[in-house]
Formats: sequence, structure tokens, C-alpha cells
Amino acid sequence: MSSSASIKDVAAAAGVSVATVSRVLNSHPSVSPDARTRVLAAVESLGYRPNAVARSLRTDQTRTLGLVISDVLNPYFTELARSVEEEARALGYSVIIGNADERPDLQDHHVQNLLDRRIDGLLVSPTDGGSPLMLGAVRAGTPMVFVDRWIPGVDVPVVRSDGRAAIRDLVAHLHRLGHRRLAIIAGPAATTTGSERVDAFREALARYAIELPDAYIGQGDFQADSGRRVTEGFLDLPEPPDVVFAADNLMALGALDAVRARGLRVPHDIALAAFDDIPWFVHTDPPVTAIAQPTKDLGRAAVRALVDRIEGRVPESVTLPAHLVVRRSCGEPSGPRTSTERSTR
Amino acid sequence: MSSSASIKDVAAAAGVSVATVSRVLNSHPSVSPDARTRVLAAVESLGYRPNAVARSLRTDQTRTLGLVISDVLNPYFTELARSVEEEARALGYSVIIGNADERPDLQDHHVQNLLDRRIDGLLVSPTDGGSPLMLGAVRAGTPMVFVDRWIPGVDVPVVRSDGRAAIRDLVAHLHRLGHRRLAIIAGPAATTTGSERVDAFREALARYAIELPDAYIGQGDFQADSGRRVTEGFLDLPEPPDVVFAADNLMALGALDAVRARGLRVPHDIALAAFDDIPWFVHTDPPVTAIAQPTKDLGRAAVRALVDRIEGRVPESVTLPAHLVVRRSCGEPSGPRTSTERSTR
DNA sequence: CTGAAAGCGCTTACAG
DNA sequence: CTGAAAGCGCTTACAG
Repeated sequence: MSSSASIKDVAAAAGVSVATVSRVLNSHPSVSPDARTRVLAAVESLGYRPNAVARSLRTDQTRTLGLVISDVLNPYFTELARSVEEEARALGYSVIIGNADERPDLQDHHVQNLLDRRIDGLLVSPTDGGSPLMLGAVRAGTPMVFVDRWIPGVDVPVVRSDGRAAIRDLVAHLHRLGHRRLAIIAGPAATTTGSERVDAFREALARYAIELPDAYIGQGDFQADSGRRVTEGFLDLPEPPDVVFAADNLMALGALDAVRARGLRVPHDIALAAFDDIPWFVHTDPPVTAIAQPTKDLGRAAVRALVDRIEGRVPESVTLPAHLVVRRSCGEPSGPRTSTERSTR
Repeated sequence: MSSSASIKDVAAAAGVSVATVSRVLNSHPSVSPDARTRVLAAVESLGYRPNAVARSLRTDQTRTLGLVISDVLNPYFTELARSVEEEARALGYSVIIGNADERPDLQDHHVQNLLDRRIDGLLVSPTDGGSPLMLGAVRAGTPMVFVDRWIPGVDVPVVRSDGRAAIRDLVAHLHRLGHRRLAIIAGPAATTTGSERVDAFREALARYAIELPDAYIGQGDFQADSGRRVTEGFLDLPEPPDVVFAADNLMALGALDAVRARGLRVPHDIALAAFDDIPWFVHTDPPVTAIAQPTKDLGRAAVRALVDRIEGRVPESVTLPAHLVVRRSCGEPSGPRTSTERSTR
């Protein structure tokens, strides 16, 4: 219960002023070797650790980044969060994660909390089109970078991956396998990834003169339950689709649940593909064809952009390509169904 | 770039002293209705938000909890972290997560960082037997609670689940299916969950007069790669096991990778079971039999214990039971192999 | 009910 | 190279 030593205690023990202690702690050049030695000895023997709270108040920097993501339980965001933390640590920053759970109100709660704690910068993957709070923070000059999703019309660097080419590849793959009735489980239209993936899908279909009727666009929210619900709707259609493309991996999980609950089989009865690849997709029944993002690189790039901004350099937006990973959930890649265990990648 | 308003600005705008502003902000009873109204109006019009850093320095509390877990990428810990954050938020605390990645040095880094930031209390799932830093923090009186894993001989409340009964059920299930050569992929012996699960497994086997030879104990580290490596070793044995029980879900993933790489089939060639259940296990090929922990409840209980400790009440250790979820990865539950899609739970 | 003042633990011009 | 002093933005006895 020994309340920890303060800089005063160290100064007293070393026989110097607190200013000198502070200088050696911050490796300020003008300290005599003798003073330095005595201070270091005192620090050691007292087990002194500077109070980061006091330092932050004084210097007006917390060396902390805030990360507000849509859903920690989504393996994509978990990996993103991990990569963010690693890069931040390498650059001398800590990160506080806020989980918005796809709820704008929770997102605002976390943004406000992070701002109150005076984080040096904010990384956010917005759940919606931008609340007054978020827009206010941007206007107030809070260093910010959007990652994965962004808010159109707001002047903030964006680090994301472009899935258009991969979605074209996916549609080509599906078309080659003979699928013509293609449906999508979309994310919320208020998110960029929600609307972009639908747009890219529609454009890719157009190349084959295939329409994307409204009945084949299911409105999900990036969480498993919505994937389940939407898929049930598709299966109830007079003319169900041949393929369901889930705009994220959790909705794909929900789709699998729904298909299985009906006693149907993938890809025999209905094919499935997902945006965002995860390790488990190799082992699902069947292995799931997915579009993989360079998640680690995105996290790293986002932190670098934010730290550039914080430290007065010019941050850059970054767009990295995603790529298609073909497995067996849309049918056998070649000819009639065989038992080949093909693992592309 | 408007540097945010301070309490002084509010006081000036409201025509009162900063003390009065502070009082209304902290809902101190003795403030006149008139003063309160003027302060609130000033707060509103200036968009004032108290500086949490300054408040923390003054009150010596940050309303922040630290959570140091072994591996965020492990879905079990992700769910635990989420539950911890939810309960903490409900009680008015924020949480900073440190990811130790099963490395004692990283664990120490995070503990030190959290301590420097003066978190009010620490929740930890220790990666090892306890570093001098961790033991020192306990001795210094840092409010602490262990969750999932703990350090023997250290007087800190523990919130965890007891897998013994579930492991007995698992072994009974395996025995009933005719399996006699049972192997385990263990976690690090330095962790309690690492050693306990092996002990419980050995004890359960003893009830059937089955030995657990050293060759059937593979040393893993709770991460996927080790599960892969250990499983390869098992398969190379002159007499490979009938069943592999992975002590966590990531090592089970690695085991599946290894089995598939050999072109073998679960459960036909080798059966598989895992500690820690995850949603994907329903959809793997085959669905994986697993032991499920009440993860959400553990997170909640851990936060409550820690907050009890922080706020001067007496914290209690909590042990919750885990339970077996039978699926198809150990063979058909009844009679010869059928195609029944049984989903227990 | 209210304000002036001290103080939380630091850092940093300023003067020497 | 060093120390005294101011100040970061709050809270809280203390006195009135």
C-alpha cells in the first residue's frame, strides 16, 4: 500500500532539485554526469516511476491513441485492432479501444470518452454518416484518420482497402460456375463499406448483363443475426438465388446457420461467398470462398498516418487492394464436382 | 483548432468562481439554483467538457481499468474483453486492453504501462507464474483480480471457470465411442489453465484405467502454430492417438490444419475435441465437440470483483462451471456413422 | 451558498 | 549545469 514515490522524493534522495530529476528523466543534455548518477540511483532505489497523468496534464499530450471500431467480435476488426496496437507501441503510443457494436450512440459515447481523456489522436471506422459530435471533433482539429470505413465529404485521411477488383473476380468466378441468380447481404447503407460493396457487386454483374433486383439485396448490419434473417428471406423467395454473397464474415456465419437450419447444403443447394477472409474459412463445411483484405497493413498504415498528423507531418490516405481467395463454397472450380481439396492462396 | 474551453472560461462566462463551476459539475448539493442555471448555460454555449486528465491528477483516480490478456486474436479472450468492457462501462469505468500475445515480456510491458497511467485496478490473465513486476504490484496494493488464469500463492481474487466436470464428461463421451488412445495438446505448464487441463484429463482417464503417456502430451502455447506442430508429432508416432484434445480453440485450429494437410479426415482417421467453444465450431468440417465456458459471466464477475476492491468493498473469488457441447468431431454419438445433423445445445 | 487558495506531479522558460 | 517558480486544469477543505 506504499503510495508510490513522487519526483520530490527522488529529488530529496538524490540531493538535487526536482527540475534536475525531470531533466535526467527526459534525457535533457545539460545535466552533469554526477547529478545524473545520483538521480538514477535514487530512482532505482525508490522504484520511482513518473506519473503519466501529471506529465500529460503538463505537456498536453497523452501518447495515447483512440481506436473506435464497429465490432470487436468481428475477427476482421480484432485483427485490425491488434495490428494497430502493435504499430502504435512501436511508435511509443498506447491505444484505447472503443467498441461501437455497430451502434451510433455507443460510437458517440466512446468518441466523447476518448476526447475527454485527451487522447492525442483518433482512429475510427465510422458506424454511420457522422454524428454532430464526430463532425465537431474534426472541425475542432482533433487529429483523426478513418480506417476501413469513412465519412464522405469530411476532410480526414482514409486508410482502407479497395474491394472492387476482387468483387469483379468473384463475379467472374461465379459466372464461370454457371450461377446467374446472385444475391447480396449488404451492410448498412450509412456505411461506406455497406454501400460500396453493393455498388461494386452490381457493376460487376452488369458486365455479364445480369441485374441485381431489389429482392436480391438483403439489408444486414454486419452482424451474424442479420445474415441469418436475410438468408431466410432469400430462401423463402419464389425464385431463391443461386448464390449469396455476404458483405462481411459475421453475416456469412449467419447465412451458414440459416442454410443449415433448413437442412440445405452449400454449395449444392445454394452457394456462399463472403467479404473478409478468416482462418476458420479453410475448415468450414465447405471451405468458404472469400475476399481477403490486407488487414495488418491497413492497421499499420492507419497508425502511421495518424502519428504523422499528430507529430506535424502531412498524413496520407492509403488504399490497398483486396483479393479473391477461391475455395469450394461456390462449387468446384473445374468441371463437375470432384473431391479435390483445393486450397488457393 | 479552437483549444477547448477550460473551467476558467466557464466561470468567467457564468460570472462565478471556478469552485462553483466545479460544484455544479460534480452535483454538489450546495449551489444556488441561479448559479447552477448560469453555469449550465455557459457549459452549453462553450461546449465545455471537463479535462479528465486534470481531474484524475487531482482526485487520484482515473476511472479506468486495465485488462491484460494473453491473446486478443483468441475468440475466447475477445469475448471476455468485450464482456469486461460492457460491465465496466455500466459501472462508469473505461478499460484499456493490453495484449500479451502469450509473452511474459510483453505482459510486463503492458502492466508497467498501465501502472504508469495510474489505472484504478488491473484485471489480468497471467501468461506465466508471475514476474517480479506483477508480484511487486500486488505487494504495493494495486487493486487486482485474476481472470481465467491465476498465479498460485498470490493473494488476489480469482474469477475463472472450472473445467474438471466437463473434461470428465468429455472423456466419458470419448470412451463410449470406443476411443482408448487419447492425447492432449497442452498449454504452457507455467499457466494454471495449461497444467490444470492436463491434470483433469489425466484424472478422468484414470477412471477408465487409461494412462496418459508422455508421448500423448504435446506441449503447446495456446496458439495455432503449436497445435499444428504438436499434431504432426502425434501423427508421426508409431502408434498415433485416436483422439486429440486441444486445450484451447486456436490449437484446435492448428490441429485441423495439420490433419487436413496430411489428407486425413476427422473423425474417421482421428477425432478432435477442444477446450473453449466458438460459433464457428458449428460449421467446421466436421462440427467440433468442445467445452464451453460461461465467458460473458466471467467477464462480468471479474469486473464486479475488481470494482468492489477499488471501491473498498470485499471482492470475492468466483468459480463457474464449464460444460461439454457434443458435436461430430469425435464420431457419431449413437451407433454407426449416420448423416444426422445433431446440434447439441 | 460562495470564493480565494492550496495542491495533485510534473515540465520548462528564466535567471544565474 | 542548476534551482526557484510558474502553471497545466481540476477539486476541496477553509472561512465567511
